[in-house]
Amino acid sequence: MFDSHVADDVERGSIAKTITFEKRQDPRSAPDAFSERARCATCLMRNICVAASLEDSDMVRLDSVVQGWRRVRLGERLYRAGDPFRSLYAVRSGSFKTVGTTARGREIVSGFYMAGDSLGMDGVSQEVHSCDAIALEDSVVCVLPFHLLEALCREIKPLQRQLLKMFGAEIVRESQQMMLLGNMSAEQRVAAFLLNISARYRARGYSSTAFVLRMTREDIGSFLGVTLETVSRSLSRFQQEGLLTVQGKSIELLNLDALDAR
Amino acid sequence: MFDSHVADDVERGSIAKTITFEKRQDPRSAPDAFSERARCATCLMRNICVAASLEDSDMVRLDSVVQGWRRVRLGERLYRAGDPFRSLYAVRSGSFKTVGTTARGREIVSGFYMAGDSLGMDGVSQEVHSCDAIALEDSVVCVLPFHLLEALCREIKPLQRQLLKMFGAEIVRESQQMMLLGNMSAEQRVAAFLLNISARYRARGYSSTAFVLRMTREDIGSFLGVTLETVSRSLSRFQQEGLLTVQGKSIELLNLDALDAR
DNA sequence: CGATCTGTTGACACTGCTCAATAGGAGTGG
DNA sequence: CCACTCCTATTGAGCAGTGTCAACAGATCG
Repeated sequence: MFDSHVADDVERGSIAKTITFEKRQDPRSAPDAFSERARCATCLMRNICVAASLEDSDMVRLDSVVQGWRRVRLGERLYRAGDPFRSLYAVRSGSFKTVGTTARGREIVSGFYMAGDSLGMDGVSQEVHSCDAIALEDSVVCVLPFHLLEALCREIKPLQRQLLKMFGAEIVRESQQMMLLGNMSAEQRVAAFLLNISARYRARGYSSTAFVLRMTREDIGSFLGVTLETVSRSLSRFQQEGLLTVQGKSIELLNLDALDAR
Repeated sequence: MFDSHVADDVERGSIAKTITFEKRQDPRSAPDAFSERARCATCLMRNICVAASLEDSDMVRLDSVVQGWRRVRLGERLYRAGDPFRSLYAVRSGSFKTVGTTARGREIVSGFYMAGDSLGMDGVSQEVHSCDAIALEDSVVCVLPFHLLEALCREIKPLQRQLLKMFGAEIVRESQQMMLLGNMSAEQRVAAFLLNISARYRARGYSSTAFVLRMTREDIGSFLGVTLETVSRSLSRFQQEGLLTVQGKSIELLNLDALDAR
């Protein structure tokens, strides 16, 4: 939106000239040269990330695949639809939305991703990304060049299994979202969305009842297949009924069971 | 529905006792003992299946992973939600629908699969299938035990790539379906559905303008997130406008561009 | 401090769902 | 082979949940 087409991956740092050039072009979004190397073993998200279920020795080998981190600031894109696919990304901190574009040019939010989630799988089949990934706050991702990850998967069986499980989990997640979009009322969708976010925060050790929504009502509406007004109204109604309190982007869930019963 | 819980995979044929037992229980759905072995090299679907882009020598090795075929008759289930995940399946002939169940017990069609498509990826992440796969006509699938496929992927790089691409394609397919469900009118959904089927027939060398829909209006409606009446009405309206002719399950598309313009 | 973006709330219209009646087709059994 | 039944598809009428349009209030940011 406000940044032109910029450096897309840390791994291109191997070509020093390119990096320097792109840093001059737009310093804000050029890859930061983090002095530290990735260390999965000490990462808070290691249990839900690519590294999950790896032994220590294998985790060190995965470190060598993670070529570095990339900082993406609020509103910036990690990648765009049409960009050549080179890497998967693991969200270290912050959060993202993915935005697809319909044949008629309408933009639609297809997913939300928080720390520990993986991004970029949309690019594997066509070797080109099929959506934009936009940071919802200042964020940092690990960059995993796909050809290196593939190579390591041929050597480390648990890593191969974990990678396929990640893909499989994305498939299941999306088919559940399809069931939501196809069959639930607007209110049910909003309730299900809140419970989904809640569960994901819990899995990460954060409060599952009080959190801040990083995305706008319009993003939520787009994701849920309803208008932003309907999202707003649903939240207001839930508040009136004492199921939660809303204050802008801050949510506190007061009655998870009642939300679930919607 | 009408068959009890039965033998789920041909590979279990290695345990002769089990097979015999289950054949007695329900002969209709027990795995048939095909005398021929799978031969990807001569399969009509080899270009769009798991075998795509493999060299001849590698295809022979894939044959050894394909432990056999399984016949699934109209209405029978290839697998059920909750079944342990052991194999992926490649549709050799016929077609399937996958049906998920919501928390409230409502059944929803999450996909349609025809010859050359792969089934079962929903089971990878949890090692348990998350939906039912039901034959829409008498069908035959190749059974690919997942652990063997994984092992071969560690040896054959193009096969590894192809497997990941298949997973990636499923992810892209589903996110496109999400965009359809979230943002198109009922009529647009039906039009998009017909064009999707049309394109898939074309890719397989069949007529892209005249075909038979194997599924019911209710299946289509469930998949598209509308009622069966709405599907029926949309088809009637398209017919009135000369975009196609319908006669029960037989469809002839007369104006693809106009359908697309919906 | 104004400008812009985001969120809330109201009024109204319309798409698509529900309920219902009818007809066509496929399969089954006599 | 026909009659019967059940399943599937079509079509109509009325209603309700959501989208659309609009006005306004807060929040954020330079």
